[in-house]
Amino acid sequence: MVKKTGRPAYLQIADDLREQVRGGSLAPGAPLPSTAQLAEQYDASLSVVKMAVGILRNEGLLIGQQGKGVFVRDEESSESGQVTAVDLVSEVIELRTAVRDLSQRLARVESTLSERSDQ
Amino acid sequence: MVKKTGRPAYLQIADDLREQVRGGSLAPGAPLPSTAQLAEQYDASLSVVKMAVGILRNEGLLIGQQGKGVFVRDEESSESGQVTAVDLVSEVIELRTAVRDLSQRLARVESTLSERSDQ
DNA sequence: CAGGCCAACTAGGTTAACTATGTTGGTCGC
DNA sequence: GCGACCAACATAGTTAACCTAGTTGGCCTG
Repeated sequence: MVKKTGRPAYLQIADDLREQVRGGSLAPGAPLPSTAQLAEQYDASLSVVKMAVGILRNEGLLIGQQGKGVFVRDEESSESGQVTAVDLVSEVIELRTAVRDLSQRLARVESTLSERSDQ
Repeated sequence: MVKKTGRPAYLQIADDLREQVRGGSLAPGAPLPSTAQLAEQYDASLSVVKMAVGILRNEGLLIGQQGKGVFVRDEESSESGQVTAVDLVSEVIELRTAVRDLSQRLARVESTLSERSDQ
């Protein structure tokens, strides 16, 4: 693999994996080959594979579970590939709510902890 | 820099830079300090700074020009008419990371609580 | 002075090695 | 059989080193 186009290898691999996910070749929830296996498949070093996976992980397309493997994200919201502004706005609203909720829970639990610790 | 939260350094730096851009501390078109200078500022290695910049470059927030420097994306340089795509994406990413961070802290603290309760 | 050359910067890509941490499966002792 | 332990494998993060390539400015030569 890794054609001799100017495109860096880690982007080529990321593109290829993204294509496989979008094309259904890698089904949602399915595990990817291990980093070492991917490195051998693409005839690339471990580092570039890790970078490629890191990008897709950052994009939310893949989910890495330490000690187990890397899996295609299971949700169905990733189908279009093109994210619309409406999707983003709604996600922002959802996330803001989630942040507020988590902050409140955290504050409550942490205060409980400090009370116990103070005694 | 690089607080001792569980959050990896390259994400902390990426968050910080993203915040500076969104907050206007780094104006559009303005150059970032060089990789070496950033590494010194954050007391981090060159590698993590490069990773952080790479993420923001991938997000479209920063534009790297080989031999010159890294610049905050200029509104006019990607005139698609819609101002907000990158802004929304950055905010979504910020919020997502915030949610993840809060969830981890919450889980850790709650497990501590339950341990104490069990005994 | 003009032009070219070169050294010193810059970002970007690649690789290798090391650590940390989580999961899993097998083996060994009881 | 069961539990503890351990080795092998997994992702994840960090660091260091090396290479490419573009830019800039100064110096030196003609």
